[in-house]
Amino acid sequence: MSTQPHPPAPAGRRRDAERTRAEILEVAQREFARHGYAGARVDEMAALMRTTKRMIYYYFGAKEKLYIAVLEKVYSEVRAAESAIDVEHLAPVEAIRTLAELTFDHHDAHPDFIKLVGIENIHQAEHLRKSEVLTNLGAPAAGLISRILEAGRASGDFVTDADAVDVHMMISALCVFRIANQYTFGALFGRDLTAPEHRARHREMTGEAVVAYLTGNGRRTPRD
Amino acid sequence: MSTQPHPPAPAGRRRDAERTRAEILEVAQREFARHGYAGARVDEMAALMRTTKRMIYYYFGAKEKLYIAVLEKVYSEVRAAESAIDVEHLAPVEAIRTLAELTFDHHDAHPDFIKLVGIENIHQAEHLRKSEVLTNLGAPAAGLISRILEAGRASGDFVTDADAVDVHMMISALCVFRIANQYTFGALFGRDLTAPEHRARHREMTGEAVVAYLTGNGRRTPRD
DNA sequence: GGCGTAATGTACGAACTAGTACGTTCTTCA
DNA sequence: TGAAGAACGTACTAGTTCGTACATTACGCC
Repeated sequence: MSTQPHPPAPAGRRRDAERTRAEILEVAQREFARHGYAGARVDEMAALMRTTKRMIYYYFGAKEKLYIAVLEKVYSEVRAAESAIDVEHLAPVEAIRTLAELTFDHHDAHPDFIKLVGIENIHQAEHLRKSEVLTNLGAPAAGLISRILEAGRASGDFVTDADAVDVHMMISALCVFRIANQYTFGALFGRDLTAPEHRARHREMTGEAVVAYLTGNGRRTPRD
Repeated sequence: MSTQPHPPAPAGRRRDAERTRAEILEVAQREFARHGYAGARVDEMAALMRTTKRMIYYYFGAKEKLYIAVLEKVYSEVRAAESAIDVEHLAPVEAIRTLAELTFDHHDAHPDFIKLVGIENIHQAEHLRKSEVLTNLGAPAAGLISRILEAGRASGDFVTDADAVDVHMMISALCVFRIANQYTFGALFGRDLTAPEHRARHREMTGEAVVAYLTGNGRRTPRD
Protein backbone atom coordinates (compact mmCIF):
# COMPACT_ATOMS: atom_id res chain seq x y z
CA MET A 1 0.00 0.00 0.00
CA SER A 2 2.62 2.61 1.06
CA THR A 3 5.05 3.43 -1.71
CA GLN A 4 8.13 4.60 0.17
CA PRO A 5 10.43 1.90 1.52
CA HIS A 6 10.21 1.46 5.26
CA PRO A 7 12.28 -0.58 7.71
CA PRO A 8 11.12 -4.12 8.46
CA ALA A 9 8.28 -3.87 10.92
CA PRO A 10 8.95 -5.34 14.36
CA ALA A 11 7.08 -8.58 14.81
CA GLY A 12 5.19 -7.82 18.00
CA ARG A 13 4.12 -4.36 16.95
CA ARG A 14 1.03 -3.05 18.65
CA ARG A 15 0.04 -1.00 15.64
CA ASP A 16 0.21 -2.46 12.20
CA ALA A 17 -1.91 -1.05 9.40
CA GLU A 18 -1.27 -3.94 6.99
CA ARG A 19 -2.18 -6.51 9.54
CA THR A 20 -5.33 -4.79 10.72
CA ARG A 21 -6.47 -4.20 7.17
CA ALA A 22 -5.84 -7.83 6.26
CA GLU A 23 -7.74 -9.13 9.27
CA ILE A 24 -10.71 -6.91 8.50
CA LEU A 25 -10.81 -8.24 4.93
CA GLU A 26 -10.52 -11.81 6.12
CA VAL A 27 -13.34 -11.58 8.64
CA ALA A 28 -15.48 -9.59 6.22
CA GLN A 29 -15.02 -12.25 3.54
CA ARG A 30 -16.26 -14.93 5.91
CA GLU A 31 -19.21 -12.91 7.16
CA PHE A 32 -20.37 -11.70 3.75
CA ALA A 33 -20.06 -15.22 2.32
CA ARG A 34 -21.99 -16.61 5.26
CA HIS A 35 -24.84 -14.10 5.54
CA GLY A 36 -25.01 -12.18 2.28
CA TYR A 37 -24.46 -8.47 1.82
CA ALA A 38 -27.53 -7.19 3.66
CA GLY A 39 -27.43 -10.03 6.18
CA ALA A 40 -23.83 -9.49 7.24
CA ARG A 41 -23.50 -7.17 10.26
CA VAL A 42 -20.71 -4.66 10.61
CA ASP A 43 -20.96 -4.87 14.40
CA GLU A 44 -20.74 -8.65 14.26
CA MET A 45 -17.63 -8.46 12.10
CA ALA A 46 -16.08 -6.06 14.59
CA ALA A 47 -16.79 -8.48 17.41
CA LEU A 48 -14.93 -11.18 15.50
CA MET A 49 -11.80 -9.07 15.05
CA ARG A 50 -9.03 -7.99 17.34
CA THR A 51 -9.74 -4.41 16.48
CA THR A 52 -12.96 -2.39 16.52
CA LYS A 53 -15.66 -1.24 14.15
CA ARG A 54 -14.04 2.14 14.04
CA MET A 55 -11.15 0.60 12.07
CA ILE A 56 -13.46 -0.85 9.42
CA TYR A 57 -14.60 2.66 8.63
CA TYR A 58 -11.10 4.06 9.02
CA TYR A 59 -9.77 1.72 6.32
CA PHE A 60 -12.78 1.11 4.10
CA GLY A 61 -15.15 3.99 4.70
CA ALA A 62 -18.42 2.12 4.30
CA LYS A 63 -19.96 -1.33 4.40
CA GLU A 64 -20.36 -1.35 0.65
CA LYS A 65 -16.74 -0.36 0.00
CA LEU A 66 -15.61 -3.13 2.31
CA TYR A 67 -17.75 -5.57 0.38
CA ILE A 68 -16.28 -4.43 -2.91
CA ALA A 69 -12.78 -4.79 -1.47
CA VAL A 70 -13.64 -8.37 -0.53
CA LEU A 71 -14.86 -9.06 -4.06
CA GLU A 72 -11.67 -7.64 -5.49
CA LYS A 73 -9.62 -9.80 -3.19
CA VAL A 74 -11.29 -13.11 -4.05
CA TYR A 75 -11.46 -12.38 -7.75
CA SER A 76 -7.79 -11.49 -7.84
CA GLU A 77 -7.02 -14.83 -6.23
CA VAL A 78 -8.96 -16.64 -8.94
CA ARG A 79 -7.15 -14.74 -11.61
CA ALA A 80 -3.81 -15.62 -10.05
CA ALA A 81 -4.76 -19.28 -10.03
CA GLU A 82 -5.84 -19.11 -13.65
CA SER A 83 -2.64 -17.51 -14.79
CA ALA A 84 -0.72 -20.34 -13.13
CA ILE A 85 -2.47 -22.94 -15.29
CA ASP A 86 -0.29 -24.29 -18.05
CA VAL A 87 -2.05 -26.73 -20.33
CA GLU A 88 -1.10 -25.44 -23.77
CA HIS A 89 1.62 -28.01 -24.13
CA LEU A 90 -1.00 -30.78 -23.91
CA ALA A 91 -3.00 -32.25 -26.78
CA PRO A 92 -6.38 -30.50 -27.10
CA VAL A 93 -8.50 -33.23 -25.50
CA GLU A 94 -6.22 -33.55 -22.50
CA ALA A 95 -5.74 -29.79 -22.30
CA ILE A 96 -9.46 -29.10 -21.95
CA ARG A 97 -9.96 -32.01 -19.58
CA THR A 98 -7.12 -30.82 -17.37
CA LEU A 99 -8.43 -27.27 -17.45
CA ALA A 100 -11.85 -28.50 -16.32
CA GLU A 101 -10.34 -30.58 -13.53
CA LEU A 102 -8.11 -27.77 -12.30
CA THR A 103 -11.10 -25.46 -12.28
CA PHE A 104 -12.95 -28.08 -10.28
CA ASP A 105 -10.09 -28.21 -7.78
CA HIS A 106 -9.90 -24.46 -7.40
CA HIS A 107 -13.63 -24.06 -6.82
CA ASP A 108 -13.58 -26.98 -4.43
CA ALA A 109 -10.88 -25.27 -2.42
CA HIS A 110 -12.50 -21.83 -2.40
CA PRO A 111 -16.16 -22.12 -1.44
CA ASP A 112 -16.25 -18.54 -0.15
CA PHE A 113 -15.53 -17.30 -3.64
CA ILE A 114 -18.48 -19.17 -5.08
CA LYS A 115 -20.79 -17.94 -2.36
CA LEU A 116 -19.72 -14.35 -2.85
CA VAL A 117 -20.30 -14.66 -6.59
CA GLY A 118 -23.75 -16.03 -5.86
CA ILE A 119 -24.48 -13.15 -3.51
CA GLU A 120 -23.25 -10.68 -6.07
CA ASN A 121 -25.59 -12.17 -8.65
CA ILE A 122 -28.54 -11.64 -6.34
CA HIS A 123 -27.62 -7.98 -6.44
CA GLN A 124 -27.31 -8.10 -10.20
CA ALA A 125 -23.57 -7.47 -9.98
CA GLU A 126 -24.17 -3.86 -9.01
CA HIS A 127 -21.16 -3.81 -6.69
CA LEU A 128 -18.91 -5.67 -9.09
CA ARG A 129 -19.68 -3.09 -11.73
CA LYS A 130 -18.66 -0.32 -9.34
CA SER A 131 -15.14 -1.71 -9.14
CA GLU A 132 -12.71 -0.47 -11.77
CA VAL A 133 -10.43 -3.43 -11.14
CA LEU A 134 -12.98 -6.07 -11.98
CA THR A 135 -13.98 -5.35 -15.55
CA ASN A 136 -13.49 -7.85 -18.34
CA LEU A 137 -11.52 -10.05 -15.98
CA GLY A 138 -12.63 -13.09 -17.95
CA ALA A 139 -10.62 -12.31 -21.05
CA PRO A 140 -7.49 -14.36 -20.19
CA ALA A 141 -9.50 -17.48 -19.37
CA ALA A 142 -11.53 -17.16 -22.56
CA GLY A 143 -8.35 -16.65 -24.55
CA LEU A 144 -6.82 -19.84 -23.25
CA ILE A 145 -9.93 -21.87 -24.05
CA SER A 146 -10.12 -20.27 -27.45
CA ARG A 147 -6.62 -21.47 -28.34
CA ILE A 148 -7.37 -24.99 -27.13
CA LEU A 149 -10.57 -25.07 -29.19
CA GLU A 150 -8.76 -23.96 -32.32
CA ALA A 151 -6.13 -26.63 -31.90
CA GLY A 152 -8.81 -29.22 -31.29
CA ARG A 153 -10.74 -28.28 -34.38
CA ALA A 154 -7.57 -28.27 -36.46
CA SER A 155 -6.69 -31.76 -35.27
CA GLY A 156 -10.23 -32.98 -35.90
CA ASP A 157 -10.84 -33.91 -32.26
CA PHE A 158 -13.49 -31.26 -31.62
CA VAL A 159 -16.59 -31.05 -33.73
CA THR A 160 -19.03 -28.76 -31.89
CA ASP A 161 -19.55 -25.14 -32.83
CA ALA A 162 -19.55 -23.83 -29.27
CA ASP A 163 -17.17 -20.94 -28.72
CA ALA A 164 -14.71 -20.31 -25.89
CA VAL A 165 -17.19 -18.44 -23.72
CA ASP A 166 -19.73 -21.25 -24.09
CA VAL A 167 -17.15 -23.79 -23.00
CA HIS A 168 -16.09 -21.68 -20.07
CA MET A 169 -19.73 -21.39 -19.04
CA MET A 170 -20.11 -25.16 -19.21
CA ILE A 171 -17.03 -25.84 -17.11
CA SER A 172 -18.03 -23.21 -14.56
CA ALA A 173 -21.58 -24.53 -14.38
CA LEU A 174 -20.41 -28.04 -13.52
CA CYS A 175 -17.83 -26.86 -11.00
CA VAL A 176 -19.96 -24.21 -9.31
CA PHE A 177 -23.23 -26.04 -8.85
CA ARG A 178 -22.08 -28.66 -6.38
CA ILE A 179 -20.75 -25.92 -4.10
CA ALA A 180 -23.32 -23.20 -4.66
CA ASN A 181 -26.38 -25.44 -4.37
CA GLN A 182 -25.11 -27.96 -1.87
CA TYR A 183 -27.60 -27.06 0.87
CA THR A 184 -30.87 -27.10 -1.04
CA PHE A 185 -29.68 -30.10 -3.00
CA GLY A 186 -28.85 -31.86 0.24
CA ALA A 187 -32.28 -31.11 1.68
CA LEU A 188 -34.15 -32.28 -1.42
CA PHE A 189 -32.07 -35.30 -2.41
CA GLY A 190 -30.48 -36.35 0.83
CA ARG A 191 -26.97 -36.17 -0.60
CA ASP A 192 -24.17 -33.86 0.50
CA LEU A 193 -22.57 -32.96 -2.83
CA THR A 194 -19.39 -31.83 -1.11
CA ALA A 195 -18.89 -35.07 0.81
CA PRO A 196 -15.47 -36.63 0.16
CA GLU A 197 -16.91 -39.86 -1.23
CA HIS A 198 -18.36 -38.00 -4.22
CA ARG A 199 -15.48 -35.68 -4.93
CA ALA A 200 -13.30 -37.82 -7.20
CA ARG A 201 -16.28 -39.11 -9.17
CA HIS A 202 -17.66 -35.61 -9.73
CA ARG A 203 -14.25 -34.36 -10.74
CA GLU A 204 -13.97 -37.03 -13.38
CA MET A 205 -17.56 -36.44 -14.49
CA THR A 206 -16.76 -32.79 -15.06
CA GLY A 207 -13.79 -33.49 -17.29
CA GLU A 208 -15.54 -36.30 -19.14
CA ALA A 209 -18.70 -34.33 -19.81
CA VAL A 210 -16.77 -31.43 -21.33
CA VAL A 211 -14.58 -33.69 -23.45
CA ALA A 212 -17.54 -35.83 -24.52
CA TYR A 213 -19.44 -32.76 -25.55
CA LEU A 214 -16.58 -31.26 -27.55
CA THR A 215 -15.67 -34.50 -29.28
CA GLY A 216 -19.25 -34.82 -30.38
CA ASN A 217 -20.69 -38.02 -29.00
CA GLY A 218 -23.93 -36.34 -28.09
CA ARG A 219 -24.65 -34.82 -31.48
CA ARG A 220 -28.06 -35.29 -32.97
CA THR A 221 -26.43 -35.51 -36.39
CA PRO A 222 -23.30 -37.65 -36.13
CA ARG A 223 -20.41 -36.30 -38.14
CA ASP A 224 -19.75 -39.48 -40.06
CA MET B 1 -57.33 -23.11 2.09
CA SER B 2 -60.81 -23.25 3.69
CA THR B 3 -62.27 -26.73 3.80
CA GLN B 4 -66.00 -26.12 3.80
CA PRO B 5 -67.65 -25.39 0.46
CA HIS B 6 -68.67 -21.80 0.00
CA PRO B 7 -70.72 -20.05 -2.70
CA PRO B 8 -68.88 -18.57 -5.69
CA ALA B 9 -67.38 -15.27 -4.59
CA PRO B 10 -68.72 -12.18 -6.34
CA ALA B 11 -66.22 -10.83 -8.83
CA GLY B 12 -65.97 -7.22 -7.70
CA ARG B 13 -65.71 -8.07 -4.03
CA ARG B 14 -64.03 -5.47 -1.87
CA ARG B 15 -62.79 -8.10 0.54
CA ASP B 16 -61.26 -11.31 -0.71
CA ALA B 17 -58.95 -13.35 1.45
CA GLU B 18 -57.73 -15.61 -1.36
CA ARG B 19 -56.95 -12.69 -3.58
CA THR B 20 -55.13 -10.69 -0.93
CA ARG B 21 -53.14 -13.71 0.15
CA ALA B 22 -52.16 -14.46 -3.43
CA GLU B 23 -51.08 -10.89 -4.11
CA ILE B 24 -48.94 -10.83 -0.99
CA LEU B 25 -47.22 -14.05 -2.07
CA GLU B 26 -46.67 -12.73 -5.56
CA VAL B 27 -45.11 -9.46 -4.47
CA ALA B 28 -43.07 -11.21 -1.79
CA GLN B 29 -41.71 -13.66 -4.35
CA ARG B 30 -40.51 -10.79 -6.53
CA GLU B 31 -39.02 -8.83 -3.65
CA PHE B 32 -37.25 -11.76 -2.03
CA ALA B 33 -35.88 -12.91 -5.38
CA ARG B 34 -34.69 -9.40 -6.13
CA HIS B 35 -33.12 -8.43 -2.81
CA GLY B 36 -32.50 -11.60 -0.84
CA TYR B 37 -34.06 -12.54 2.48
CA ALA B 38 -32.40 -9.93 4.67
CA GLY B 39 -32.38 -7.33 1.89
CA ALA B 40 -36.09 -7.54 1.14
CA ARG B 41 -38.18 -5.02 3.10
CA VAL B 42 -41.59 -5.80 4.48
CA ASP B 43 -42.56 -2.14 4.23
CA GLU B 44 -41.45 -2.00 0.63
CA MET B 45 -43.54 -5.07 -0.19
CA ALA B 46 -46.53 -3.45 1.46
CA ALA B 47 -46.04 -0.34 -0.65
CA LEU B 48 -46.15 -2.52 -3.77
CA MET B 49 -49.46 -4.14 -2.85
CA ARG B 50 -53.04 -2.96 -2.85
CA THR B 51 -53.28 -3.85 0.80
CA THR B 52 -51.14 -2.94 3.80
CA LYS B 53 -48.35 -4.39 5.88
CA ARG B 54 -50.88 -5.34 8.50
CA MET B 55 -52.24 -7.97 6.13
CA ILE B 56 -48.86 -9.58 5.64
CA TYR B 57 -48.75 -10.27 9.34
CA TYR B 58 -52.43 -11.15 9.42
CA TYR B 59 -51.91 -13.91 6.87
CA PHE B 60 -48.32 -15.01 7.40
CA GLY B 61 -47.39 -13.93 10.89
CA ALA B 62 -43.75 -13.09 10.28
CA LYS B 63 -41.28 -12.20 7.56
CA GLU B 64 -39.66 -15.60 7.80
CA LYS B 65 -42.96 -17.45 7.51
CA LEU B 66 -43.82 -15.40 4.45
CA TYR B 67 -40.47 -16.31 2.95
CA ILE B 68 -41.04 -19.99 3.62
CA ALA B 69 -44.50 -19.74 2.04
CA VAL B 70 -42.86 -18.27 -1.05
CA LEU B 71 -40.37 -21.13 -1.16
CA GLU B 72 -43.18 -23.66 -0.86
CA LYS B 73 -45.05 -21.96 -3.67
CA VAL B 74 -42.18 -21.94 -6.17
CA TYR B 75 -41.03 -25.45 -5.32
CA SER B 76 -44.54 -26.79 -5.71
CA GLU B 77 -44.66 -25.23 -9.17
CA VAL B 78 -41.45 -27.01 -10.11
CA ARG B 79 -42.77 -30.27 -8.88
CA ALA B 80 -45.97 -29.82 -10.86
CA ALA B 81 -43.93 -29.19 -13.99
CA GLU B 82 -41.82 -32.28 -13.33
CA SER B 83 -44.80 -34.52 -12.87
CA ALA B 84 -46.12 -33.35 -16.25
CA ILE B 85 -43.00 -34.59 -18.00
CA ASP B 86 -43.57 -37.79 -19.91
CA VAL B 87 -40.43 -39.18 -21.53
CA GLU B 88 -40.55 -42.81 -20.51
CA HIS B 89 -42.00 -43.84 -23.84
CA LEU B 90 -38.84 -42.54 -25.56
CA ALA B 91 -35.64 -44.47 -26.19
CA PRO B 92 -33.13 -43.81 -23.38
CA VAL B 93 -30.89 -41.40 -25.30
CA GLU B 94 -33.79 -39.29 -26.47
CA ALA B 95 -35.51 -39.56 -23.10
CA ILE B 96 -32.57 -38.08 -21.21
CA ARG B 97 -31.97 -35.45 -23.86
CA THR B 98 -35.61 -34.39 -23.77
CA LEU B 99 -35.59 -34.32 -19.99
CA ALA B 100 -32.55 -32.05 -20.04
CA GLU B 101 -34.13 -29.75 -22.60
CA LEU B 102 -37.43 -29.54 -20.74
CA THR B 103 -35.54 -28.75 -17.56
CA PHE B 104 -33.74 -26.04 -19.48
CA ASP B 105 -37.06 -24.61 -20.65
CA HIS B 106 -38.57 -24.62 -17.20
CA HIS B 107 -35.61 -22.89 -15.60
CA ASP B 108 -35.48 -20.42 -18.44
CA ALA B 109 -39.11 -19.54 -17.81
CA HIS B 110 -38.81 -19.27 -14.01
CA PRO B 111 -35.79 -17.16 -13.09
CA ASP B 112 -37.32 -16.21 -9.73
CA PHE B 113 -37.21 -19.83 -8.69
CA ILE B 114 -33.50 -20.08 -9.40
CA LYS B 115 -32.77 -16.86 -7.57
CA LEU B 116 -34.73 -17.97 -4.53
CA VAL B 117 -32.87 -21.27 -4.50
CA GLY B 118 -29.61 -19.34 -4.65
CA ILE B 119 -30.70 -17.14 -1.76
CA GLU B 120 -31.76 -20.17 0.22
CA ASN B 121 -28.32 -21.69 -0.31
CA ILE B 122 -26.68 -18.61 1.12
CA HIS B 123 -28.65 -19.32 4.26
CA GLN B 124 -27.63 -22.95 4.15
CA ALA B 125 -31.21 -24.01 3.47
CA GLU B 126 -32.21 -23.22 7.04
CA HIS B 127 -35.66 -22.03 5.99
CA LEU B 128 -36.21 -24.86 3.56
CA ARG B 129 -35.51 -27.30 6.34
CA LYS B 130 -38.14 -25.63 8.51
CA SER B 131 -40.85 -26.46 6.02
CA GLU B 132 -42.52 -29.84 6.42
CA VAL B 133 -43.77 -29.72 2.86
CA LEU B 134 -40.35 -29.46 1.29
CA THR B 135 -38.53 -32.54 2.43
CA ASN B 136 -37.19 -35.12 0.01
CA LEU B 137 -38.99 -33.36 -2.80
CA GLY B 138 -36.34 -34.59 -5.21
CA ALA B 139 -37.34 -38.24 -5.05
CA PRO B 140 -39.72 -38.28 -8.05
CA ALA B 141 -37.21 -36.59 -10.36
CA ALA B 142 -34.46 -38.96 -9.26
CA GLY B 143 -36.77 -41.92 -9.77
CA LEU B 144 -37.50 -40.92 -13.34
CA ILE B 145 -33.83 -40.50 -14.18
CA SER B 146 -33.04 -43.77 -12.49
CA ARG B 147 -35.44 -45.65 -14.76
CA ILE B 148 -34.04 -43.98 -17.87
CA LEU B 149 -30.50 -44.86 -16.80
CA GLU B 150 -31.40 -48.49 -16.24
CA ALA B 151 -33.02 -48.75 -19.65
CA GLY B 152 -30.00 -47.08 -21.24
CA ARG B 153 -27.55 -49.44 -19.58
CA ALA B 154 -29.67 -52.42 -20.56
CA SER B 155 -29.71 -51.30 -24.19
CA GLY B 156 -25.96 -50.65 -24.11
CA ASP B 157 -26.34 -46.95 -24.93
CA PHE B 158 -25.08 -45.68 -21.57
CA VAL B 159 -21.68 -46.67 -20.25
CA THR B 160 -20.90 -44.32 -17.34
CA ASP B 161 -21.30 -45.34 -13.75
CA ALA B 162 -22.94 -42.11 -12.61
CA ASP B 163 -26.16 -42.61 -10.71
CA ALA B 164 -29.48 -40.80 -11.05
CA VAL B 165 -28.64 -38.09 -8.52
CA ASP B 166 -25.34 -37.39 -10.31
CA VAL B 167 -27.16 -36.99 -13.60
CA HIS B 168 -29.78 -34.75 -12.06
CA MET B 169 -26.99 -32.62 -10.62
CA MET B 170 -25.38 -32.35 -14.02
CA ILE B 171 -28.57 -31.32 -15.77
CA SER B 172 -29.40 -28.81 -13.04
CA ALA B 173 -25.91 -27.38 -13.11
CA LEU B 174 -26.06 -26.67 -16.82
CA CYS B 175 -29.58 -25.23 -16.67
CA VAL B 176 -29.13 -23.16 -13.52
CA PHE B 177 -25.79 -21.51 -14.17
CA ARG B 178 -26.78 -19.34 -17.10
CA ILE B 179 -29.60 -17.85 -15.04
CA ALA B 180 -28.05 -17.76 -11.60
CA ASN B 181 -24.72 -16.31 -12.69
CA GLN B 182 -25.84 -14.16 -15.58
CA TYR B 183 -24.87 -10.85 -13.99
CA THR B 184 -21.32 -11.57 -12.86
CA PHE B 185 -20.72 -13.55 -16.02
CA GLY B 186 -21.98 -10.62 -18.06
CA ALA B 187 -19.68 -8.21 -16.25
CA LEU B 188 -16.60 -10.42 -16.63
CA PHE B 189 -17.12 -11.79 -20.13
CA GLY B 190 -19.28 -9.18 -21.77
CA ARG B 191 -21.95 -11.68 -22.72
CA ASP B 192 -25.54 -11.77 -21.53
CA LEU B 193 -26.13 -15.49 -21.10
CA THR B 194 -29.89 -15.00 -21.16
CA ALA B 195 -29.92 -13.09 -24.43
CA PRO B 196 -32.22 -14.68 -27.03
CA GLU B 197 -29.42 -15.25 -29.55
CA HIS B 198 -27.74 -17.74 -27.22
CA ARG B 199 -30.81 -19.55 -25.98
CA ALA B 200 -31.27 -22.23 -28.65
CA ARG B 201 -27.56 -23.01 -28.79
CA HIS B 202 -27.29 -23.37 -25.02
CA ARG B 203 -30.39 -25.53 -24.94
CA GLU B 204 -28.87 -27.89 -27.47
CA MET B 205 -25.51 -27.81 -25.66
CA THR B 206 -27.21 -28.91 -22.48
CA GLY B 207 -28.87 -31.92 -24.06
CA GLU B 208 -25.79 -32.86 -26.04
CA ALA B 209 -23.43 -32.63 -23.11
CA VAL B 210 -25.56 -34.92 -20.97
CA VAL B 211 -26.05 -37.44 -23.76
CA ALA B 212 -22.38 -37.32 -24.75
CA TYR B 213 -21.36 -37.92 -21.18
CA LEU B 214 -23.70 -40.86 -20.67
CA THR B 215 -22.87 -42.51 -23.98
CA GLY B 216 -19.24 -42.36 -23.05
CA ASN B 217 -17.39 -40.33 -25.61
CA GLY B 218 -15.34 -38.56 -22.97
CA ARG B 219 -14.09 -41.64 -21.17
CA ARG B 220 -10.44 -41.92 -20.40
CA THR B 221 -10.66 -45.67 -20.98
CA PRO B 222 -12.84 -46.35 -23.99
CA ARG B 223 -15.14 -49.31 -23.52
CA ASP B 224 -14.00 -51.15 -26.61
C1' DG C 1 13.68 13.76 23.28
C1' DG C 2 9.90 15.78 21.27
C1' DC C 3 6.68 16.66 17.53
C1' DG C 4 3.48 15.44 13.87
C1' DT C 5 0.72 12.11 12.17
C1' DA C 6 -0.98 7.46 11.56
C1' DA C 7 -3.56 4.25 14.07
C1' DT C 8 -6.84 3.09 17.51
C1' DG C 9 -10.74 3.06 21.13
C1' DT C 10 -15.29 4.70 23.26
C1' DA C 11 -19.56 6.27 23.22
C1' DC C 12 -23.24 7.83 20.92
C1' DG C 13 -26.95 9.14 17.45
C1' DA C 14 -30.05 9.15 13.47
C1' DA C 15 -32.48 6.30 10.59
C1' DC C 16 -34.45 2.21 9.54
C1' DT C 17 -37.25 -2.08 10.21
C1' DA C 18 -39.91 -5.93 11.93
C1' DG C 19 -43.76 -6.38 14.36
C1' DT C 20 -48.17 -4.82 17.11
C1' DA C 21 -52.16 -2.36 19.67
C1' DC C 22 -56.28 -0.73 18.63
C1' DG C 23 -60.01 0.60 16.00
C1' DT C 24 -63.07 0.08 11.80
C1' DT C 25 -65.76 -1.95 7.96
C1' DC C 26 -67.52 -5.51 5.29
C1' DT C 27 -69.70 -10.16 4.69
C1' DT C 28 -72.14 -14.03 5.90
C1' DC C 29 -75.81 -16.53 7.82
C1' DA C 30 -79.36 -17.48 11.07
C1' DT D 1 -82.33 -7.55 10.00
C1' DG D 2 -78.81 -7.89 13.02
C1' DA D 3 -75.07 -10.09 15.25
C1' DA D 4 -70.61 -12.25 14.97
C1' DG D 5 -66.52 -12.71 13.08
C1' DA D 6 -63.44 -12.21 9.14
C1' DA D 7 -60.87 -8.77 6.69
C1' DC D 8 -58.72 -4.58 6.74
C1' DG D 9 -56.32 0.27 8.00
C1' DT D 10 -53.61 3.62 10.97
C1' DA D 11 -50.37 4.80 13.95
C1' DC D 12 -47.03 3.54 16.79
C1' DT D 13 -42.94 1.17 19.29
C1' DA D 14 -38.94 -1.36 20.61
C1' DG D 15 -34.88 -2.86 18.95
C1' DT D 16 -31.40 -2.92 15.64
C1' DT D 17 -27.77 -1.14 12.48
C1' DC D 18 -24.79 1.77 9.90
C1' DG D 19 -22.00 5.37 10.61
C1' DT D 20 -19.45 9.23 13.29
C1' DA D 21 -17.75 12.81 16.81
C1' DC D 22 -14.38 13.01 19.95
C1' DA D 23 -10.64 11.51 22.63
C1' DT D 24 -6.28 8.95 22.94
C1' DT D 25 -2.03 6.37 22.09
C1' DA D 26 1.84 4.64 19.56
C1' DC D 27 5.31 5.29 16.02
C1' DG D 28 8.72 7.40 12.82
C1' DC D 29 11.63 11.10 11.96
C1' DC D 30 14.47 15.15 12.85
